[in-house]
Amino acid sequence: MPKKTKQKPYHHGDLYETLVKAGTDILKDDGLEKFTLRECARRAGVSHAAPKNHFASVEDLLSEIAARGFDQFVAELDAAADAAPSQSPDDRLIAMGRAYVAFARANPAIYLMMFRHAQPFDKSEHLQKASHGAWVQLEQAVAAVLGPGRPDVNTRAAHVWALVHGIASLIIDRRLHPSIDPGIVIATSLSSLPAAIRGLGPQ
Amino acid sequence: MPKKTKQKPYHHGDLYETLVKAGTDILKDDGLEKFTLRECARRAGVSHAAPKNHFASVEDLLSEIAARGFDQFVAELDAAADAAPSQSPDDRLIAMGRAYVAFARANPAIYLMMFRHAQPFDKSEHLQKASHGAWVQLEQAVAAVLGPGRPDVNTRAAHVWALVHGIASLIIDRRLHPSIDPGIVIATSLSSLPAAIRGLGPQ
DNA sequence: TATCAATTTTGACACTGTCAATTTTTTGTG
DNA sequence: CACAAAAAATTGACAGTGTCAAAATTGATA
Repeated sequence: MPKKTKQKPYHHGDLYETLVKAGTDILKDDGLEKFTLRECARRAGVSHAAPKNHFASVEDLLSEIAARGFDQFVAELDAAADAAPSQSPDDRLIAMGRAYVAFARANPAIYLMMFRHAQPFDKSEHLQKASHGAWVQLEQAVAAVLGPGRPDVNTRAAHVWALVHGIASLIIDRRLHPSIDPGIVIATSLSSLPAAIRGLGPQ
Repeated sequence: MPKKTKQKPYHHGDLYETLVKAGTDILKDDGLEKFTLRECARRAGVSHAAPKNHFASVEDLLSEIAARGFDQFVAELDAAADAAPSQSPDDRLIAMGRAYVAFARANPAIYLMMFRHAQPFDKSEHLQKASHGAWVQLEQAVAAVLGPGRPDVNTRAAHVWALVHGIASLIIDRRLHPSIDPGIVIATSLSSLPAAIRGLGPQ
């Protein structure tokens, strides 16, 4: 019986994947401030310069982690929309908004990489495609809420994005006063969103 | 005639103020990634360890810069509200929202320090007071829009904050597709805001 | 003037990302 | 199988960072 389903082509085996996993673990467990290329190498059991063969720079590793974050993010939002009780466009959008903030709260450091880190997006094709997929997903949900014949889908989608991005950012950066319940802010802000982007009344 | 209105009590004179100014200049001219305690010292013309006497750590200097950012921020939002044409609560709030995003776009690195940087807020009293003042300013503007007898002012204020914070963040982090005009997103999103937080119709 | 405290400098330490040179291992081919 | 070529990993170095301790310098004060 083979020891591993994945063959070990070279010395370490899957150093690329191991580094991605190590970096993801650091971000999840200790946050961005503890993220270090040398620490990733340490956890992978290789020398400090070994990552150079797989990632030209620390930003490249972070880009790959962010790209995978987007893949998971899109899947979770899709699942949340499909799990919405009423399946109306409004409720699907609200469910996605809830899932958006939930993802950010569950993975704050990775969310930071995905949506706020200053990085050259042109470099990683994976990151470019994955983030574009998230935008398309949002635009479709917003288009469904607005109905046909609306030329301002992208502007309204940006509005929706800004609101959930703002809520998520304030929460994970601990900027809201402790007396404010994040859950209530999320619920009330999201409930007013479909009407707000339609430019009509609440119901 | 005295050479300086401000007396020079010790060797350098006003190293505290000089460091704050140097740090602010770096943030404005080159961004956070170029901000370094040693570079601040260099610009102030002192040795690399001299700042230690005035700021226990690099975070302390950043906190003071953020606090002064809040002071200017509050003043600009007040001025914008007072300069609004109609002076209705709705228009005052919208004017403040516009000024909020404008401040972030004009001072992205300082905005980052004020609203997103992970720092121990308990340390600097100046920062604590200044940021609290900004929150009070927002709550009052939102209370005026909601009218009397609304117990949910703080939740709605958080809603407003999240929207403008989200817009500002997406813009300064260059997350919006180039085809989207930030000005239109700002205008349309803000115009729907008063009605959205009232939970009533648009007008 | 002499002492003392505040301020600054100097030098060091551990840490980081990145690079060049070297060594080790795997692959491919004659 | 042998052996060259390529890939991967190690070693060692460099410049840079924040922070700290010890020493030196300067202003105030008595």
